[in-house]
Amino acid sequence: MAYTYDYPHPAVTTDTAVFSIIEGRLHVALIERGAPPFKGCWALPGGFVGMEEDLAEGARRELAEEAGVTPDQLSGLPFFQIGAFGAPGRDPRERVITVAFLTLVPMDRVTLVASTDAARAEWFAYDDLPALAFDHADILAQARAALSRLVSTDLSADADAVFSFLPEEFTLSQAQTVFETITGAALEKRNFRKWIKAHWELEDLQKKTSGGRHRPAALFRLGGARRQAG
Amino acid sequence: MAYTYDYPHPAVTTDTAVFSIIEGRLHVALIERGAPPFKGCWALPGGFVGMEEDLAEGARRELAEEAGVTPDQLSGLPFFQIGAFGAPGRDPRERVITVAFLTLVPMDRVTLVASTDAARAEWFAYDDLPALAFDHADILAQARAALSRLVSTDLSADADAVFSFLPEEFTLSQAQTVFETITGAALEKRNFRKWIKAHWELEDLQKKTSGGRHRPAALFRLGGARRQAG
DNA sequence: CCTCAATAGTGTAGTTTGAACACTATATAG
DNA sequence: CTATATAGTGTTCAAACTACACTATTGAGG
Repeated sequence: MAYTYDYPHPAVTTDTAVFSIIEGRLHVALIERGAPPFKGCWALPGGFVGMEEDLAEGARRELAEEAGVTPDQLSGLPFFQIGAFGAPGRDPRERVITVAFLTLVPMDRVTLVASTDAARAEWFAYDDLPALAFDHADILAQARAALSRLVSTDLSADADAVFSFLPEEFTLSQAQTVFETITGAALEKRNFRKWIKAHWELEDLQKKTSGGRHRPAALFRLGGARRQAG
Repeated sequence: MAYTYDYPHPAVTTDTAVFSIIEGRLHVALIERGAPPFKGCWALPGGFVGMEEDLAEGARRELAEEAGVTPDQLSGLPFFQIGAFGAPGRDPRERVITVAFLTLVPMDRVTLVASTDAARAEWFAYDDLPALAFDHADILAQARAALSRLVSTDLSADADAVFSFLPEEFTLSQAQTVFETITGAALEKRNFRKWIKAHWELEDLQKKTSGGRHRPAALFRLGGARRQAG
């Protein structure tokens, strides 16, 4: 089957940077390409946009197809567009313009499963990445920057999104790890606790962790509304 | 001449929101469409991306072609990508994905000239816009939000860009107008002067305006490096 | 030349926000 | 019972932001 146009059309793909925090380090989901170009190389999960689907929809579909991250696992999680990348020559096959997305998944919930087109799917520590296919190193760097921007000194309207790294019920220490990992800076415990309680409404679940060889920690849940920026 | 592909390909366009500040009000450059669809409707200047040109390059070419804003006039001015817009059905002809850009031009320098495909090209006050073609109202709203974000309480790395609204030599009152127009909030004069001098290095040109029926104002130029965020 | 109108220019005090800093508490393992 | 590992808690100082009112200089017009 062939598709014919009066003018040349570029191909359009999506690619998604799926971030998580594993053992206190920022990780990204990558797939090993099972087909040329860049066969055997690691890449962001993504693929061609369907003609009837929205860009974000296509990105989610590809996540399921290539990395086994189902729409179910993504439901309720933030999904941001990073931007379009369209330098001529970024794909050796033909002109391909890709629209990149960013998502944040909880530290404890998502397992990757390779499938269509992907030989493997794995989590990589962000500061220990393999060589990436296409211009994905570029895209990933911009995704990382967008992640940082979410929690830069004045909080963006989307700052709540970073709580997606946490399980539904979390301790303040876990929350601190998330903010430290994203900003890359160590935070002072007492200041952090004051600050997070000033900016978010945290519901004290009146429960404690258990099992650790140490004092149990109080569990919280992100409450109704973010308090305010500033 | 026809172009044939194994898979259907969407068309890709660019659209640019060109902002300026005219008589203390934020304005946008729009063109009146001279051809269907949406003939006679106002729209952001833009058009199809060439197969060998980068996205931003294509956007600038279209600005020249449709609105008479030459690469020359744009040189040195910021040019930011807002994002890709690709809802199926946003263009009645075929699937069209557009990549939107944002630029800021000086209050005193750019005249619009309609040409290719555009019946007219004009500046419109942002808060007095006509109905727009396609999803351009949407795109424009996101461009406006990006403009605000440039100068939100903690300054983005790109905050210098707002000086592009000013002539090379400007008074502090003009600068205040720019920041007030972007944020939509009235600023207190003494505080603003302290603040801008704390965040930017302004070179005092040791010159004064003249001709006004009032005290002359000192002229400044944006100095070398931005001081720092915070 | 005097007055008016219009914009330029300047400093201080109060409040809020962010940064630095050290010790006590409680669970488990051995 | 002891050792170890993490949880939890307040105060003080510095910096940044807010509010606030008067004098200065020019051109126009009478």
